[in-house]
Amino acid sequence: MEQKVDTRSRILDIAEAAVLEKGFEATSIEEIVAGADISRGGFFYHFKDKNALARAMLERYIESENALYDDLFARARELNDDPLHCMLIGLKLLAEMLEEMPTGHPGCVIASTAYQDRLFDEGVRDLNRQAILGWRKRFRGMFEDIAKVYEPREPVNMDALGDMVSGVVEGGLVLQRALREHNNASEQIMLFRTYLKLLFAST
Amino acid sequence: MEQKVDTRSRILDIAEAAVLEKGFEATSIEEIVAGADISRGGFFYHFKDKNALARAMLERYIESENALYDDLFARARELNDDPLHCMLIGLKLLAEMLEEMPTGHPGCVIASTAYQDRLFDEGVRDLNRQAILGWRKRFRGMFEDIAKVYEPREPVNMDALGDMVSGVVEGGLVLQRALREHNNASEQIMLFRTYLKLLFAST
DNA sequence: ACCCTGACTGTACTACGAGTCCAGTTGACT
DNA sequence: AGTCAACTGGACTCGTAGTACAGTCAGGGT
Repeated sequence: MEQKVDTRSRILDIAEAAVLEKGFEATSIEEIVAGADISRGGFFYHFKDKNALARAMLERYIESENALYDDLFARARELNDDPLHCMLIGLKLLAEMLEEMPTGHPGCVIASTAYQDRLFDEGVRDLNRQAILGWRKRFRGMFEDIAKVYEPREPVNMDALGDMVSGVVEGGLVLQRALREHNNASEQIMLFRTYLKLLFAST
Repeated sequence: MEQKVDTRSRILDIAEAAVLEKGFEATSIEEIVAGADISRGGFFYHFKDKNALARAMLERYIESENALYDDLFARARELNDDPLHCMLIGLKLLAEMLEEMPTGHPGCVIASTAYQDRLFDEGVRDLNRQAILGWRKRFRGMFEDIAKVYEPREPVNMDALGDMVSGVVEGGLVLQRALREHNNASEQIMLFRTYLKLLFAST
């Protein structure tokens, strides 16, 4: 069998899908091993316990999310050199991407872990923290570049504004999940985009 | 003993504190009964199962949250009749309230349940949905009143703008929880307030 | 050809929490 | 004295996490 190529990744794929659908605690090892077609022993060979699984999932998720942001804003940059317009285009692309996801979206693992954090060890919690701090830094940098060109019409805390990107996405996903609607997150992003247009308006 | 006054409320108090601290699934009935100083049998006398507990908790939480909003914006109204300024004052009060909560804040139960929703039955999920829809209606109404007086400088979807209040609060609480900082939610609200100032600016 | 190792399988076991059942107690009210 | 609500306490089933360990099996190095 050539599907053995990477059992570990297969476990992570299945676990991620299940966790995003119903939460970490509600996902049993039993169903993961059934889905991955391996034995319980096989699972514990790869992951010491459920915490190790959570850590691996988070690492993978954060990495892919960062790669996605890199790609998104790189594409935006190609379309327009101006930092403000680059940001506005990037957010539009992000909103479109969220909308195109038919199943709603892999509701952010970050929020999911944040609200069940007692289940996890310090390593997992710290990963979570570092990811958000990374996004803060990324977006704060972009906003500072914008502010060099366009004077903000109201004073804003740049760290908080950076956090607002993550916050709006997370919040939108919570709404989407709870309401069972499908485009709340993208609508929230577009609203935030309007905010930036007003805040850094040149006139 | 006169503490027997209401065992049911005592259970709810203890459960709510525990659930907000570490999540629903991570809170065992064992620790709830230990905290409330009753027997396991006593717990199941009041609540058919954990789902019934969740529903009761959500009902109580939503009711108190609505009362809080009522009170907050009523006070704001007393200070200023203008719908925009009333909203701005209300948000400031909300931000201050969130900041004053020493333990961080009862991180919104809504998000918590949204991300573990497979643990709950349809009744619980629907309660959650109705609560958010209620807030959407409340804030949309307020924004429509504002728009009657102040023409928005950019076109916005009023439902989405209404949702943004809930979204920004939820998102801020997620950040706060994950980062272990204490004022992200209030900062996010203040940033949203600046948004409204720009959006409905009279000049 | 031989051995070793990594990637498992399979089984058996402990521990714990949810939920069920039920028999019995206790205090208040009638 | 009898009734009822609000419990207590214990015994039981079931599902899941996690441990332990013995055995299988395919490939790669020697």
